[in-house]
Amino acid sequence: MDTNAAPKVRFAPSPTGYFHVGSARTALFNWLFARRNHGTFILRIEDTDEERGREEWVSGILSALAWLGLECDEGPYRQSERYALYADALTRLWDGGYLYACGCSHEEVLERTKGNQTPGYDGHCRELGLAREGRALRFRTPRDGTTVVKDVIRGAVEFPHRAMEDFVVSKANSSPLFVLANVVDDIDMGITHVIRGEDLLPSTPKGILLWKALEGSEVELPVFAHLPMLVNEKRQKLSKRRDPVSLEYYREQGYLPEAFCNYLSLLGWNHPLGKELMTMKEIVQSFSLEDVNHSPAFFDVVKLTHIDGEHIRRLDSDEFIARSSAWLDTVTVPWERHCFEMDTYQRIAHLVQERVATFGEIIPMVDFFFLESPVYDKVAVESLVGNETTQRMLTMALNTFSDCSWETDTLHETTAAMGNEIGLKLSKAQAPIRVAVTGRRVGPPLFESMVILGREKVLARLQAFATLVARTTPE
RNA sequence: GGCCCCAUCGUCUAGUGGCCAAGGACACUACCCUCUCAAGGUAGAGACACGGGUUCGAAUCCCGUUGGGGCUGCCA
Repeated sequence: MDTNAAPKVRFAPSPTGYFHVGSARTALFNWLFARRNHGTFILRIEDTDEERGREEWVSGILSALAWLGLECDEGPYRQSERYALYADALTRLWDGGYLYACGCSHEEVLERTKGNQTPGYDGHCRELGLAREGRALRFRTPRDGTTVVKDVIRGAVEFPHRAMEDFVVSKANSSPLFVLANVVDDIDMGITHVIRGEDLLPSTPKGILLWKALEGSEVELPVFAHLPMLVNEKRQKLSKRRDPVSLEYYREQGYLPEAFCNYLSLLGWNHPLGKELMTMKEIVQSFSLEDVNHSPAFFDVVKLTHIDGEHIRRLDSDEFIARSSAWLDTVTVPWERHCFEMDTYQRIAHLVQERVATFGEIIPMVDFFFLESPVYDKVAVESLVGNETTQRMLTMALNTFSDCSWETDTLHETTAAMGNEIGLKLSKAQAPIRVAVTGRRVGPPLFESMVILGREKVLARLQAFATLVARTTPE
């Protein structure tokens, strides 16, 4: 193939479970490479295993890629619809003498190879000349020699054939297996760069053997790039079963897709100048496979969250309002939907935007605007009961706020004055008022919030809270 | 067990033989700012797995050891 031609890459997931962050990373790197080099990004669903694939997983892949913003140029192709291609390849391989039929059961193979130095199939049927029909087909791996995988990230990796078994390329029911379908499609689609997880590195020499058997030993192979694994805190490959890795989870938590991609791009790759906070455009412009590093990376939610916060703060105000309110509309919120007031949200949004790291953090920060009475934080309330100054502050606030001018500065000054009167700094003086009005010790700036909430509601909440605290205050 | 990959602060990483008494980011600690919380500012603690080579000189090259991981399916 012409290496000067526009590259073609594919993301080839198998629909066997929820879309997870490792897949997202692989998809992203393929997409970045394609965009950077003005190539083609193909989506290919590898669903040759009828027993495991499920339709909902396929739509999960599609919606995950859509959310991430990784639009594909071709596809989705589905291997389950391309069996004719694999059947043809199988026949060519059979006719060329590259395959043989195997009549051994899995149990038989295990039994025979139990004590061997090199487990895996022992070639028992290799010279038996069994008929093809109704049997699994194995590739006749050369006994001698070595297959070299030239990998942009890892250099030349050698696999001695003596350590490779005669692998199965098609099942007894004649359906193709991963290595076969994968290579046949890569050939058919003109894939120039194979970018995938490092867990596929050991199967690559098998693919190369097939590639050469199908296309001739002089064929120009695609460029391989095996990305370092994403691992959990125990440094194990991320697993759908034991790790919280569903992409949907992060979507529901209110992470920004562009922030998620930004973080993912930093796992195994880095900007030549060390820049960390980047737009998709910046990442595309500076991405290079040669800059991908070798070692596994831990998926760190803490740093992801920080990056997300940075992206949120960089959103312009209108976009923050539009996107966050749309998100709030899709998740469970503590207030009744009809109580959400867009104009109130618009007024408070800028104060929230600079305080949250994810959209999910917005909810406890604004809920008191849309609830009849605030959700009182138990610890916050307990810290105030039995405290004489709490009562005094509330009483003074009730009096003062009932007829002072209803502006941020005024509320600020009068609260400070009240505190001053009983020897409290503003930080202490505002505490009971904050809890009374918002239910919490932390939140957006209090006086702005009070102005937006309105005098009437504030006074009602102060009154209610004074009663609550009085009732629970020991005499 | 066999084959393969990997090895710099807790984490993500910069570093491709001298510019490194190892730089940045997240997290952490202290202080500043401050109506709470964030954000921001300043300071701080924190790493080249080990052992041999090669070299005038090694985090950087080679070998070994150790450690971790992946693969080893008629899954992908």
